Amino acid sequence: MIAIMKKSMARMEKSEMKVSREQMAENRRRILEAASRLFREKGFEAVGVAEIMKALGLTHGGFYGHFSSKDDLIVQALAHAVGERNGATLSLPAYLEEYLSPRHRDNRAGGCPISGLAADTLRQAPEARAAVTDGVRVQLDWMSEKFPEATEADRRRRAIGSWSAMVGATILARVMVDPVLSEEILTETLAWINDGPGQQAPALSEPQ
Amino acid sequence: MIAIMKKSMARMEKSEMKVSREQMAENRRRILEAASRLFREKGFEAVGVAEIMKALGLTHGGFYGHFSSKDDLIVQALAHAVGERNGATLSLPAYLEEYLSPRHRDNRAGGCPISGLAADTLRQAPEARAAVTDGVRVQLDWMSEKFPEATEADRRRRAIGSWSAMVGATILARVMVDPVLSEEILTETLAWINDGPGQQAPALSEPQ
DNA sequence: AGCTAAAGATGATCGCCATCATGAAAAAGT
DNA sequence: ACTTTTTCATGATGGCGATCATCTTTAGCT
Repeated sequence: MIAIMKKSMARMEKSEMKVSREQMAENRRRILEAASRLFREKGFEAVGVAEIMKALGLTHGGFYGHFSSKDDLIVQALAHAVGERNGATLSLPAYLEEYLSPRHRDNRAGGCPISGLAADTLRQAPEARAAVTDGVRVQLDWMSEKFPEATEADRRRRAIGSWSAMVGATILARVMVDPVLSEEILTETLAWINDGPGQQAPALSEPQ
Repeated sequence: MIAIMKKSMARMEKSEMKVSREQMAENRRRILEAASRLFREKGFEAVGVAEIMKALGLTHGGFYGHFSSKDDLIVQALAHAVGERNGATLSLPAYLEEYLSPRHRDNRAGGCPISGLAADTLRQAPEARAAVTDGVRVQLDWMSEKFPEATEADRRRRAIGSWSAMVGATILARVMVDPVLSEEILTETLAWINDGPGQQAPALSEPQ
């Protein structure tokens, strides 16, 4: 077994790195990408396997060569989307502002998969919920590091309260039919997070 | 048996106004009630018309005598659930504590329809989103009255931030597979809303 | 008491969708 | 070059669910 692998590896080196294997991995990645976007946009139930494949110019038949079921795809797509950690490169203040912006509110397909899919994931398999759980854990750890409070407990509390508010505000702002109320929810939640519930939290300022 | 029924019918002729009409109105109400609970529990898509009717001991056929379509039912059920204003009788501190409790987290079918259905309502008809919008408006007005801040703007900001955090924390706590993290989200969000980071915010205390 | 209309039951219909069976074509391995 | 896999396409299959047509019963009226 190992010998065989070594042989094929050796052969790969000189020949031109198999086309179809890479194509297949690439296709799998593109399925995950398309599925992740479509799920965020329309929800798990409203998106069919055929629609996802069509988004890549493929047909529904090949799907089960990549995933054992739609539920399997849901788990993988969630893990993929959650694992991307899109905001980790920004400073915390910039991240908060971007997250609670109309731009992010209106960008369901490309936005945060947690605010976009957490509620839908409730009724999915435990593996799917586990993917979201991991994402939340990572998110909270990251945010906890960035807040300025002195003690770890205070930072974590602020991270949890702020993150809950970010997720809730995004969901609420998206569902509002009144654009004024929608924007108010975003801007006031941002201010509330930055200033603290009682206006005494250390304000966050953009690092120069 | 029949004779008895007829006699009692005859008696209510003038006053009681048709028994079956009342039955029908009562059945309609029960459909809304059952639908609202089932939707909160499983989501709009996962609940069929037949399942709702079966929950009342009826069959699917009679449904379209009450509602013109499932979408119509969704709108009516949302308006019905949102209109009930379940927490308005509690003090704000008691309401916050109840809302962010494991009890409420685990009571999807009977819990707050906004945290339970807001995300699902995103992809529903504008009338459905309007029902949720109204519910949020009423909720924010109610909470804004109850916070102790001096200015209306400060109270409203705190209401919006807190409500966003309540909705987000409930959704997140429900999806977590790790019960420790789930409870931590609830208790820390509650603490953050009440006390802020350094316990310097005007604390909410239960009125005696 | 008899007539009419409506509520609910029964039983299609129709479309959508996940999943599978099979086949063709091209790549990987010998 | 030949054989074996593997990837994707085509075309079922089967189930589920919304909606509708029809029938039965009974309330509501005269």
